[in-house]
Amino acid sequence: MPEWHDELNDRQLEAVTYKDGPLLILAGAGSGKTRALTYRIAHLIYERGVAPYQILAITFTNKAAAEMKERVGQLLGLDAPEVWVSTFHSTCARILRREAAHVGYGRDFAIYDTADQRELVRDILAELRWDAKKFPPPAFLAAISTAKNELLRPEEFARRAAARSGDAWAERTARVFRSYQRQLERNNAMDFDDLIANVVRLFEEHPDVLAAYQRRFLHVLVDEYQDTNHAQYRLVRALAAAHRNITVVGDDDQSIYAFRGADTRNILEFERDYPDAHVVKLEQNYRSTVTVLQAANSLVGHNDMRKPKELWTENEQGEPLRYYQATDQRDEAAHLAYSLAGLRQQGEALGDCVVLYRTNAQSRLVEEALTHFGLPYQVVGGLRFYDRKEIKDLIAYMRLVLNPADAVSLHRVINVPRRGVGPATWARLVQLSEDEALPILDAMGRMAQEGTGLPGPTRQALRDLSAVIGELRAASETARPDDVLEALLESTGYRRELEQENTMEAAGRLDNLDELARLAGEHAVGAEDPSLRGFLEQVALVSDIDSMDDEATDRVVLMTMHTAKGLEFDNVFLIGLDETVFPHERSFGTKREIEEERRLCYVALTRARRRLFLSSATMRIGFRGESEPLMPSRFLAELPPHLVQVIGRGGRAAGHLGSAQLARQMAAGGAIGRRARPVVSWQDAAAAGQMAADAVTVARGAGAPRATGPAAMTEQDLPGPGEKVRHSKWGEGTVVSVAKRPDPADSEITVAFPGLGIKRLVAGFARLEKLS
DNA sequence: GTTGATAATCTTTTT
DNA sequence: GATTATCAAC
Repeated sequence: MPEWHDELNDRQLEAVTYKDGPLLILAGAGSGKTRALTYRIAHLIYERGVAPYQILAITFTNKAAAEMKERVGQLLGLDAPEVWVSTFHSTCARILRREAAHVGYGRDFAIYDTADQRELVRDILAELRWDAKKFPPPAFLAAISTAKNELLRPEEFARRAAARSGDAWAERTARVFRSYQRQLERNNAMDFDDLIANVVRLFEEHPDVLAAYQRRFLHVLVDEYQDTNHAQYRLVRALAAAHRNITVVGDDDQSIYAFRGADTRNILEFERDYPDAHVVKLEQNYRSTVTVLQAANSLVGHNDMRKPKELWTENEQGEPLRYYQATDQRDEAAHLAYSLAGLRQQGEALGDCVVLYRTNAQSRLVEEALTHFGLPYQVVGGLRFYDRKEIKDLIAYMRLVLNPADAVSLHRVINVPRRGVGPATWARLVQLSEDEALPILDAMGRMAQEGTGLPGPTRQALRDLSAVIGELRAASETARPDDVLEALLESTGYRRELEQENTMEAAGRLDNLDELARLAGEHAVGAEDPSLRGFLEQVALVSDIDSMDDEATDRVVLMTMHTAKGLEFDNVFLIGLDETVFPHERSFGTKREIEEERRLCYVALTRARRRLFLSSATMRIGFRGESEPLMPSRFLAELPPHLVQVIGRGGRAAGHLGSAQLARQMAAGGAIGRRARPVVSWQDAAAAGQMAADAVTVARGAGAPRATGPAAMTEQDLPGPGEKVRHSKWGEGTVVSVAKRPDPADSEITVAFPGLGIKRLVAGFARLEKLS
């Protein structure tokens, strides 16, 4: 036995070394489930003589895939073991390209993301003259996605809808579904659901193809099995049907993707599907302190629809959870910043701290607070790099080079930069493409050639565009993605337009495009499929977490609780524990949804190795300046009260959550420790927060706290309107206005930098140098 | 027909 | 507080 068997406990060893056949690993949070899977792969190769390329491992994210592959390599002493480790979507995309002939799609099909899907549905609604407000595209897309997960085609869906006559909504959906699918096919494009569904169909309709993959993959392993949907379930079932060497790992308490079709029955009924399945439960937690684990167990125990299990640990008791009830969300963010500063004072690395929230929008105030108090951070998710306008534009151009039928992409860029192409010209183009059954790009070529009724400049611009893409297309099979990108940037005039704009915003976009070029170049030399095709596929299927760099840069990480799945940190800050925020008001409808929110909370709590900081606010300030009251989240009441220390506004411990007095105070909606008062500026927040940070630090005897805030200033240090100043990064500029604050360091100075634009700066941070 | 500017309208979670 | 619908001018 290789020495790494010593690193496993008995249960883990049982899972890792189990003989062939169906195996279910039910594992709690922090019990090392991905680790068990990784070691099992290594074991299969090392001990059982399975060839690496005969193993298929499916993970939840590309990042997890990369890590697992690397780890298997380390265990075996190999650089790049040929194990196929990949996500469902990447796996399916690869299979579909390989088997394109059987699927009825060109192998250069595009992969449409949510935005592309919405675009298609919007067009369909416009054509049907249905009001997009009364019938929002996302509602149709959700219904279509559900249907696709059940492997329903539009015709079958329509038949069922018609059978239930009177269901007007289903009939409408059926119409949209049919047009939507027809458009996708016309555009030679698939959405995320098609990637899976088309492989399932391929396997079910071509037994010979399936048999070839069954022979190829002697072992199939799936991580995060509780988050698979029905189509994925059928895919796995088909692949494993012949040899039944299937290993799945999951935890029903961590199922948080039901909203996109994940079905926990897949894991709960595994033993029904495979009566000879061997089941291994991993219940020892290696990650968290006793306190963290007790809190999480107590919370998730309030769910009815679950398999009871109780995690335990040999780790130390640890510190109590800390809960701060802020007056409003600004106060909450400020307190968070000061707690972080306090932790840093104690010698904790910011890189070991994470801030988790329910919705991406909540990151904004946190970012403002962290910036204001000078704490470095990294946001994961939200606006993905690939979601930025300029990036999407260039991706659209690149997609067109590969796939001339991609109408969504052409529509996006046909008038960027301006070519004098508006809605009327576009409508004619679509008409021509449909009448002549031409790919949209060819239709454009013909229209520019014949040019009937087009304004001269428009016609010339379209002709140029057509030539540019045509040339690149001719070379697309062998060209490097970074070269294609560079050629497009130049010859479409995209770069020139941005350069001429000469604003800071345009400069930022150019930077982003440079970054895209860097990524494309990296892909060209390092990737398995270095082609343009491979690059675009990668771009469509990476998630934001995949690109999170875990280099030892010392900064706080901000992300949603969903994104945090599978990760762990020493210190976890959970903000926004308010009813309607978390649990989110949109989940109030059914018990099922509330239980999913509770599982999400469970996932969030169990990310923590050592400390948990919770906070909520008593009111929220809407954007019209109106304040609405908030109630503390029900999840707070579901934690063992004696484990939760309540921190007052002055930073002192006010007692435990269970004390009757605190409970009354909270029920009355009052912030604890001091009378509730809205915090309108970071100045106010700083005053309250500083006290909190002092108290935390003093309580731990860690010496005097040092504010990470702005440099001290007097009113005389402030420049006046019209004065010239120098900024370390942006150079010389002229002061437009100064908004004074009680502390001059907090004042906001608006400065115009010639050629760069107008920038608002906080006096204490910007360290502006007066020139006059 | 196209462009630029103003007005209205929301805000879950994601491969 | 950012994206999208609508409208008036070019």
